[in-house]
Amino acid sequence: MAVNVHGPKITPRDRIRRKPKRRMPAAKRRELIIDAAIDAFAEGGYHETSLEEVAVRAEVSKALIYEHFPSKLDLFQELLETYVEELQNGVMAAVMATTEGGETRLLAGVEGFLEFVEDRRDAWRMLIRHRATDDVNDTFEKLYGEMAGMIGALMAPEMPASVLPEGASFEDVVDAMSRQLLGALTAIANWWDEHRDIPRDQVLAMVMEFAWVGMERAAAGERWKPDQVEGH
Amino acid sequence: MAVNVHGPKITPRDRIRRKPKRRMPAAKRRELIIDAAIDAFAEGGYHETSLEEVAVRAEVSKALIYEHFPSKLDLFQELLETYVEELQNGVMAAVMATTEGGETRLLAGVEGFLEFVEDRRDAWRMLIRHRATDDVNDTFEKLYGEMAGMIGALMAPEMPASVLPEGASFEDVVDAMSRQLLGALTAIANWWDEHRDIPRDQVLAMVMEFAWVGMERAAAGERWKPDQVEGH
DNA sequence: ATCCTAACTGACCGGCCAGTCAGTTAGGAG
DNA sequence: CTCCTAACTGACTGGCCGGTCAGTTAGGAT
Repeated sequence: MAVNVHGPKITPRDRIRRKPKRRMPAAKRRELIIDAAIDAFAEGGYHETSLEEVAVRAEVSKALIYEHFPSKLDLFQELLETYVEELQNGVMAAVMATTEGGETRLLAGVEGFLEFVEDRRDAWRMLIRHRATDDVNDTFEKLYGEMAGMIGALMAPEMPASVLPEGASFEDVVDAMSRQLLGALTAIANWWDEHRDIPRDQVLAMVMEFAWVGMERAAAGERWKPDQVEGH
Repeated sequence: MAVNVHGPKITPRDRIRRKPKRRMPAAKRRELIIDAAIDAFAEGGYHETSLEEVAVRAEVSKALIYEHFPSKLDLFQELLETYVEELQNGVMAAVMATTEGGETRLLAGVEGFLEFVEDRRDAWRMLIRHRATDDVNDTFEKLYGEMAGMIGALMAPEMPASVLPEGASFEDVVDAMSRQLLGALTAIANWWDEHRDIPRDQVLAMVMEFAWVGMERAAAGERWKPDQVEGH
């Protein structure tokens, strides 16, 4: 702002001394930009975060970003896809590591999910804070759909036909149930994000109490017993 | 566009005939603008919907909107607050109409919630599709907080201290549980919005099955019995 | 030493959109 | 009929931001 406006002159030498901007191989710079972008988007969301903002955080000119990414949307999508994949892989791995039947595997999946939320809080924020943003929305809808699908696939074999309310298809019921679980999961993850002091096991216990035990039995004083779980 | 550019002249008379724009008392016009705004925002969200878009839908010039509302944000907030209030009142009324104890009242609340979603689909979309929009976010956070508070207040007395996992406060548990319920509720409401053919009772049954019965018992084939509820 | 490429930048453009303003006109009061 | 106000509009502005471009320079290869 008030720099070099009739103040003591700044010679080219000074500028050079002032800007020891080190050049970097493209790959490294790319990483730095990505890191800055995750930060920025996690904090403000896609639309509310300008590329200039990302550029400043990366300590780089906006134009340079375009050397690495064709557009703002592409940059964002790349981040998204990276983390969506990571989340899915994490959950999948947790599920697959369990040799037991459906319910226990589902539980393992929930744990995997919570682990991601715990380890990648920035990514988690970037992922959920910005559902419903036109261009980007498709990616989210896809993520939600796939997650719900995974959950549903795990639930379906456990679900006896007797659960069927007349008039609804089996698929609908499975779908609705898995979305509810996903919704509850998302909600508690967001809540957890504001209560970081609470350990993961505790959160897991709350999920189990809510979703597994059910409110009716919970009200009756029954609890989920962590020791019924293997693998951890 | 291609009007009156060397084509057959349009006399002032024609313009008048073409635009039988009837003037209206301010209050009536205001209503129309509000209706148009709900439509527009429900479809596209706050940021993605321009005031011009709203103006077009209301068949009115953008400038006129400023005669009724000081800013775009104010217009949106007014809608929000109106519907937030309506939703809260609806749920509250349903809860209060039940003379019985906690669990049944909570159930009534869920029904009230679903009723709002069913009757005011536009409003519902406007409400949930646009969490996480900087300026507007506060209002949502408030809504969520208040809803969770209501649910929590209903749940708390039903919740035996024995449910407490060691290390977490009672408030935390109630809070986490109510947020999960709210999350599940939101999720199924969104799902329902894409499956309108399914009757409300059915959706209610699914919520009860998930949240009340719990997955463990559901997997064992137990079902929630609608007849255990009074008041419809 | 010099050159050549790839890293990097500042300055600019054009489109979009909230918000403004200088008016025009409908239609009721007198 | 004639005013006068409130309803209403088109045309404009200024700021923001994604995207571009014409360069500048670091630093490795020869």
